Amino acid sequence: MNIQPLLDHFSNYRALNRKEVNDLEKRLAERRIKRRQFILQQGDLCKHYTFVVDGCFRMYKVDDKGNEHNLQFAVEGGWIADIGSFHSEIPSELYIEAMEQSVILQIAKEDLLYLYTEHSVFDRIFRVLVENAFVNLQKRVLQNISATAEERYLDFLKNYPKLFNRISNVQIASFIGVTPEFLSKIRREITSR
Amino acid sequence: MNIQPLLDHFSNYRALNRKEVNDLEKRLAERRIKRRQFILQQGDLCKHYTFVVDGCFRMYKVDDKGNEHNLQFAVEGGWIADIGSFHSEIPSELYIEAMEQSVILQIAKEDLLYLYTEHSVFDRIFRVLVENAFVNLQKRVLQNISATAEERYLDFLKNYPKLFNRISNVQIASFIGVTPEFLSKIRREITSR
DNA sequence: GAAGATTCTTAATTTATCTTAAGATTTTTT
DNA sequence: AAAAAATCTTAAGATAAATTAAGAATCTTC
Repeated sequence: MNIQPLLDHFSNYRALNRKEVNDLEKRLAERRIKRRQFILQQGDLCKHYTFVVDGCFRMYKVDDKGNEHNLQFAVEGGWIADIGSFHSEIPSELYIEAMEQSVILQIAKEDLLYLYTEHSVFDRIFRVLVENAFVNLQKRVLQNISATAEERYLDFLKNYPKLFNRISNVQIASFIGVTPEFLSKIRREITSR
Repeated sequence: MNIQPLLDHFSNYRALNRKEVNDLEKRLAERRIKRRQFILQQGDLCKHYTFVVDGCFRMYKVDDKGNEHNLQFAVEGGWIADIGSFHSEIPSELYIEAMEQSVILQIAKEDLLYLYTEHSVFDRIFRVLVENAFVNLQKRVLQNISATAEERYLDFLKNYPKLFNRISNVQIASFIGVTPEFLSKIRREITSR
């Protein structure tokens, strides 16, 4: 099990000492996930925080009509979890699906709570991580209530340079909140000028 | 200065001991804010986290066309700040305006950082606070990309029972991302069935 | 209590986006 | 390499939402 990518990630926020690294490593599980495999499905409890070492995931909801709506993507170096289900222990309404063959490191709830309590550095690191994620999500909300579909698409390309040529336009459309057909139209209009 | 509302708020997450309360109190400032007064304007640095003891605020952005878009409301018992500007020390693009005469408790960045470092309980409390805010914001994003304007309006009424009969429909329209005229049409249709 | 400002409603017109369906292209699986 | 599945494009018609404008209702201020 190679936890170096996660240690590198943490070191952007706060370096860990030997004991913290050791306690962390004992509580991590490495998994290899195939394309189209789920690590969370509607009705499940979300029991882990997942760090993506390699690969790509999407978290989405299926509405009453059966349409999928992408709430979040995660690529190497990112986290993915249904935090609400994780903490409240209520069944998730979300799916988390691998979009590529992936390698992840997972930490279970009781283990994370242990780390929080034993080493306050983890409270610190995760506070900052969630703050950053929150700020990014606020920008997305502002976009959603103020920008046109075309602006949201162009912004997606700018904000997700690792992703836009790696996933289908269907997935992008679902993320920015338009139909694939309309995204196709937007792309044609952008190209033709 | 009455900090009891803030202590009550914190006690939902973790009770503070005497030293923590004392250190906290020394670093809080109470302010009385008049209706329509700003505690943050575009171009300012956001230098404080603001806890609302009494009253009501909105945080919004003004787009290129001069239209306002409400990103967040905060009433008594809630927090409001431009966290991105606060941490990165970059000028804010947002305004925070009192919608009623209000009383707030503010804590400056250096004081909050001191508390984080001196008492890890504050890292813990704010981690949980931001996690909860993050989960709520995710729900809003899902709504924005999947629900109709009418559904978003009905959901607003459900989620903000303290607010909907206290602020104008213009503000609600700006929050859910429609024009006031269209919200008026939605309301008429809801009433007429 | 009157004047001014803000907010709400209504309706007509225009624009943005969705729906459906079909065919073309690309990717994945066999 | 062929077959199957997924993706992308196009277009027409339907629906959702924005815009504009005018008047009514409500709230604020003097």
